[in-house]
Amino acid sequence: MSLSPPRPKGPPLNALRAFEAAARLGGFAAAADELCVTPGAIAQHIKALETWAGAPLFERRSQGVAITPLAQGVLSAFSLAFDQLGEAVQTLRSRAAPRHIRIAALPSIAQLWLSPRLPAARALSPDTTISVTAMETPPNLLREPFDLCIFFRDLPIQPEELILANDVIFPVCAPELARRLNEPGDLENIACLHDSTWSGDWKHWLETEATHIKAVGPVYSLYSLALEEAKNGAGVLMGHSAMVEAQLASGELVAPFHNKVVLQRALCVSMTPSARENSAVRSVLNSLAGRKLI
Amino acid sequence: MSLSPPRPKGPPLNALRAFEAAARLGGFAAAADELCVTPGAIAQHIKALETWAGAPLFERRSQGVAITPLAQGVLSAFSLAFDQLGEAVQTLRSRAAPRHIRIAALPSIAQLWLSPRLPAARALSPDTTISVTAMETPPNLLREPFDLCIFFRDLPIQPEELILANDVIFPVCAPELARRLNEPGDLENIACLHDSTWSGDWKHWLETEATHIKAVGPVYSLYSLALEEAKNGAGVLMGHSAMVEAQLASGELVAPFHNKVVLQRALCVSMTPSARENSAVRSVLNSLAGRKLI
DNA sequence: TATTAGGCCTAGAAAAACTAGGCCAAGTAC
DNA sequence: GTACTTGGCCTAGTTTTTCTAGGCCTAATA
Repeated sequence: MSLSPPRPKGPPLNALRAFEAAARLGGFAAAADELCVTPGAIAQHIKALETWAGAPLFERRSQGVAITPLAQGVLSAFSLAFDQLGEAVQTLRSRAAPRHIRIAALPSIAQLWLSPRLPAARALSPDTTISVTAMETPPNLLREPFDLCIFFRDLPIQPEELILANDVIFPVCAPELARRLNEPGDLENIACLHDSTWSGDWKHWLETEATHIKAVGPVYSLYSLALEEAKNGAGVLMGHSAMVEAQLASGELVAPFHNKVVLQRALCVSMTPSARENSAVRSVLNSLAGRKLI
Repeated sequence: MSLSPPRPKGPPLNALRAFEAAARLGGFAAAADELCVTPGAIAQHIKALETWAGAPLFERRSQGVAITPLAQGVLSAFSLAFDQLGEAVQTLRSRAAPRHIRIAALPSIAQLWLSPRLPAARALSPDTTISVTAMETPPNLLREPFDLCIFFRDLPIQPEELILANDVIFPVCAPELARRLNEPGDLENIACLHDSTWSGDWKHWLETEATHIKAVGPVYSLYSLALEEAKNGAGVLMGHSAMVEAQLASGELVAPFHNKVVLQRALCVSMTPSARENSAVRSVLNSLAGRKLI
């Protein structure tokens, strides 16, 4: 007969966000990763929400959690709501500070492709601030505060994405090392520098050659580090056209072979709907692309 | 050139909720009221959001705040997002605990109309828990955790509302007092009990009479209190059919005059979409209504 | 048989949110 | 004109929430 309990409260918003992430990604650890907190924090949010609702949302199994039908049934509604909320936040941010453009990019792209192009873009619109954040995986633009995100995408690309450049690979190395390389078979006893993100590059390129040799050599977690090593003559790097163009132009690196392989992948930019309507974003993007993209 | 700042964070969700409420209601005080916090808390949330966005959202004026065009422009997107979030929460709650039904009602309705009907509803489904929360203004069912809300509504009602009873008013009093009342003119020297919520009732009823007398008497902030006084013979109360029927049936109160006025208003129930698909809610509602309502 | 992956729990630390209470300006009532 | 009311601001301090750390457990994998 509980008459007039103070006034029942809704669940904490942060717990809802944690639930949505955990349910969508299928685990607390993944959700923790997305929200930049520890898994324990997610577990506590979920427990709070389960207590509030009075029913379990996940079945705890030893190697992870399994989502209950109840939680599965409401997940899409939550995802939709948070997407809309995120979009509203993005719109607010981009209208409040239209001259502050935030770009998310792969670390190697940020350093090797973006960085050389930024001075020109800044010179074009001096009152615009451009921030660059490096990250391994593309952010969800509906949820995270970026205007542009520049990553490699497998073809075919999504309709909202724009191609900046195709991904073309070919070996590159320091000029003095190149003198010792006349044909791919000469790679046999040379260090072939690998990047951990694109570990299949060498295999892929060699398959287009008549040779059966294998590329062996050190693995780097950062492409820019491998590139630095290549400049120092430490070995031959599999170059991505977008990221070695500056070094080829300056002569720090050369391409010892003619064979260039075009991958089914491209350097792409995607943006939020609110960024698309921001003229500062458009002019920066066109400057980066070197042509009228939008 | 800020390369790789840790990772820009989105704004706090609670600040967004405070902003949405303040923008929608046009003031910090009103938002504070809705969210059950002090205005200072709202002010702090708004300031945090303004700092995050880098632009003012409200123009502070001495007698309140004026919303900026920027904030006005994004308000509807936020309202929509929070409505959807609330709806998802409601769905979760009602599916997680389908046997726990929460009803919001006007205090007088809760005590005088609902309370007498609850035992029968409970007897019908013994495994169902029914909670009742009394409040002055109808809650937004998309945002607050109730399945049913029972309030008086002006006609014409909204399509999602159902009429439980028309609102019919007529004077009522204790039987011994009624012996001294033969015609409305006899009210001249009798205390006419007023309820602060429906202060116009007496005037309205008297206008339908040929008499020109005025009803004077004490004002009560709770209808049930006025009703108690009437039962004790303290005066004549303007009865609302839905709320005095039990007392009329038991003989504690009688209606001294024949004239009954049907107001352009009805006792209505509204429910969330998720409540509508809950069979426990439907059976309780039909039991309360005394007929098959849905 | 180790190791790892993924969760749980608890205690304590850190951060966020809220309240209280004093101040101020502009209407409004007397 | 003078006092009162309304609505917001600010600051300090408290309360609540949120997060982390670190230990424990289980099952799958090497």
